Amino acid sequence: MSPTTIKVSIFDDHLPLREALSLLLNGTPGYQVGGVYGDPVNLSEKIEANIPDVVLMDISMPEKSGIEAVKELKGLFPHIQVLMLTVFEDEERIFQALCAGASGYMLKNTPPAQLLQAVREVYEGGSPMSPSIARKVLGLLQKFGGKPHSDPYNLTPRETEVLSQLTRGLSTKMIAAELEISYETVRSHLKTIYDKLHVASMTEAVAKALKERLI
Amino acid sequence: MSPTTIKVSIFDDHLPLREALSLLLNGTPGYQVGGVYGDPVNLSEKIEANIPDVVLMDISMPEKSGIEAVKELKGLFPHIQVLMLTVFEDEERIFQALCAGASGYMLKNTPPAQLLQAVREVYEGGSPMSPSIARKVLGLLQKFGGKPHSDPYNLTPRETEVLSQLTRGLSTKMIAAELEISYETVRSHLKTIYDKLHVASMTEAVAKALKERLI
DNA sequence: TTGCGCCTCCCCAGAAAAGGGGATTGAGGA
DNA sequence: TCCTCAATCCCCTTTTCTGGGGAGGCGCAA
Repeated sequence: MSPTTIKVSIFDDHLPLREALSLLLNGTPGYQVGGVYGDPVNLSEKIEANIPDVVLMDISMPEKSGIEAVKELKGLFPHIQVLMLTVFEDEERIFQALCAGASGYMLKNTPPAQLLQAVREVYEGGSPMSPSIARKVLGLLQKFGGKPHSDPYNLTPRETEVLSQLTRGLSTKMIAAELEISYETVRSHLKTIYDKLHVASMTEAVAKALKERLI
Repeated sequence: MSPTTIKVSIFDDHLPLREALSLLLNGTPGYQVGGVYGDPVNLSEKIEANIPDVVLMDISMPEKSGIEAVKELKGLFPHIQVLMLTVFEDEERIFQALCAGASGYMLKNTPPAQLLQAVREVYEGGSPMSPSIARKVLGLLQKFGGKPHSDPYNLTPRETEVLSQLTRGLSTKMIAAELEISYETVRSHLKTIYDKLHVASMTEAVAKALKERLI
């Protein structure tokens, strides 16, 4: 296949880097530099003046952070793919940047060839990330999806089960039917659950259980 | 640098693929095949008999799913890196596999060279993913960290507010006090909330709201 | 003007949940 | 053996929710 030419705009406050990237992209078949900017002020005008396929975005820039810029950009031009290109590799910023709508995250020490590859990948719908970034993203994912908090309230197996039915939205009566025990037994379990969780109603128990991932 | 030789074990129920992978790995300098297995039964024994650096793990296998296997494996040998190698690309399985402890996720249609590269990357602490997988992982991350689901139920501002107090575990009376409106007004809002969410109780409303990130 | 949606408040009857008891099994440990 | 604890079930009273109504005010748009 003959690859389409990808038009890339650059936002970075570091002039030498901007120039190096421009040279690299313009010097490589299949890539073409659109706009090159030192900050994301008046972002919409800059983008509209020269609409790119892919934006390379730094995080630390004067006036406005790259993360804010991504949010704005994706709000206005959802089809433009954003590839973060920064030195930061702390979970917090990675998370924010990706949630803001970036589709890739590369570190600035990435070799040119891989950077070009990453630009193409993000253009083609992939999500290139530097290896260490990818590992951190997995870490974040595991943190969110991670296992239920291991019982900081000493719930018995049965109580846990009742609580879990509660979080499905079932009423006392329905839980009784579901677990094939009597209504009064469910009530009994509920009482001790309330004690242990320090709550006083189904609503509160469900809220606490879901917020603290007890189930 | 001269790359270390990486010892790779393979779990996949598809014989031709096992053989192809073995040939590929053993035929490439820097890679060496450890154990090759058709299923993860007696996993600990298999691993102990021949401890690998990296495990290639299929998901659909007889007897036991690859996801279960990863969980067990990472529990027993946390230092062994697992690279999923499967045909599945649904969010659910990707999520489960990665949460189970896999450090990479490649599709089976990946070209050999990239597969080798992925094995090395996972061995070196990266988290290689096929482009489409990476994009889905980002989607998952955004879903978790992302903003509240933008009102698929057409809740009015006031209703949203009531719902949000509900998810804090407050009772009708408490919400009335909190919002400084009458008890009956809160009830009124609750009724329309129930209608819109298709639920019939506070418990259910809280469960739905928290699970679908409506607040 | 006439609707319409949103927010506000009210009443009533029946259902469900909460709070307070108490009681019986069976398993497992002291 | 005795004791504890999880799990099961029961009763009674009070409080809270639910479901069915209705109704007035306000802002906005047709």
